[in-house]
Amino acid sequence: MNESTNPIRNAGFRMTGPRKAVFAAITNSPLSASEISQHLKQNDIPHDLATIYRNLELLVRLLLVSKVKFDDNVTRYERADMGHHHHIICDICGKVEDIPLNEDTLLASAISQTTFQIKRHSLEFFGLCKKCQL
Amino acid sequence: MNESTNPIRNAGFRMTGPRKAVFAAITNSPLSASEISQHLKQNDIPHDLATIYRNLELLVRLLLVSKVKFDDNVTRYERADMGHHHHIICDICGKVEDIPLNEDTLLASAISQTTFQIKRHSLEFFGLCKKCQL
DNA sequence: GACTTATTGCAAATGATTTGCAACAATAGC
DNA sequence: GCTATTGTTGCAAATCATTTGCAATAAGTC
Repeated sequence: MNESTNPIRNAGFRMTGPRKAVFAAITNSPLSASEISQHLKQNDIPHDLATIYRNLELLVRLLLVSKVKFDDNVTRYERADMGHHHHIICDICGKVEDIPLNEDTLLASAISQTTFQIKRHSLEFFGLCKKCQL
Repeated sequence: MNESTNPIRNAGFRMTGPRKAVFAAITNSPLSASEISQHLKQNDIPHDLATIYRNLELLVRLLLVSKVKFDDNVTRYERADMGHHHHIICDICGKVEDIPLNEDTLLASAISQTTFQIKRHSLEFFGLCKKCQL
């Protein structure tokens, strides 16, 4: 990855060791900040949780990483270049899979096309209400 | 509400003042524990946050109240007898509205039937993966 | 009305995330 | 390559939502 293709440096931010490590730790599967910390620990990469959080926030701002929220009160992060998609999470082992779904899909058919036994789902829309538009 | 129709007492739990107050504070619109606390404070009802949490947990177990999760890391609670539905939340003022949607609805058409300007949505499925199914 | 034990209030603990600040290190310019 | 500038880090402490321990209290039972 040379300078001209590095989106972090292109945006005017420094390419530091911890920053590189956090970015490299991000995968297709959503990981929490502490999971990323554990991952770095396993690879003997010294680091600090606060730095991980700060870098995740930066990567989100640069649209390189996306935040994902599940049922617990923990923020997870995954690569942002995977296109819009949704997740299916196992209540017992926590396994996460992507689920194929787009705006022209019926929820019912999306649900039936998985090997999971689905118990429930959560769907929230975010945007601006009439009053706050403008 | 007499004894025979009170689901809390029917389930063998005591009907206490704080419990009644928490249950009464639950509305059709999702509220956080601290919002419920503020509400009680405004009505000069002495209370404790821990008690609110404990009672919310009980009400959820009794299926009288449902948990709702939005984008932030705060759990909200709403009446459970409203049937399955979804929410649309204003990014600016936080206004919450229910959104009409069922399994036979196309996401696209649901999105177009609101006065909100929708920026994004979040959809997660929960259940058991193949391995954890028995 | 007295007894049993669920429930409360309060304080302290927990876990995720954020923040202040001085030491440090990545870059730009020389 | 050397130095100055200032973005970043590490560490500790602060915050916020939520949970837990425990003794005091009160709901429901007989």
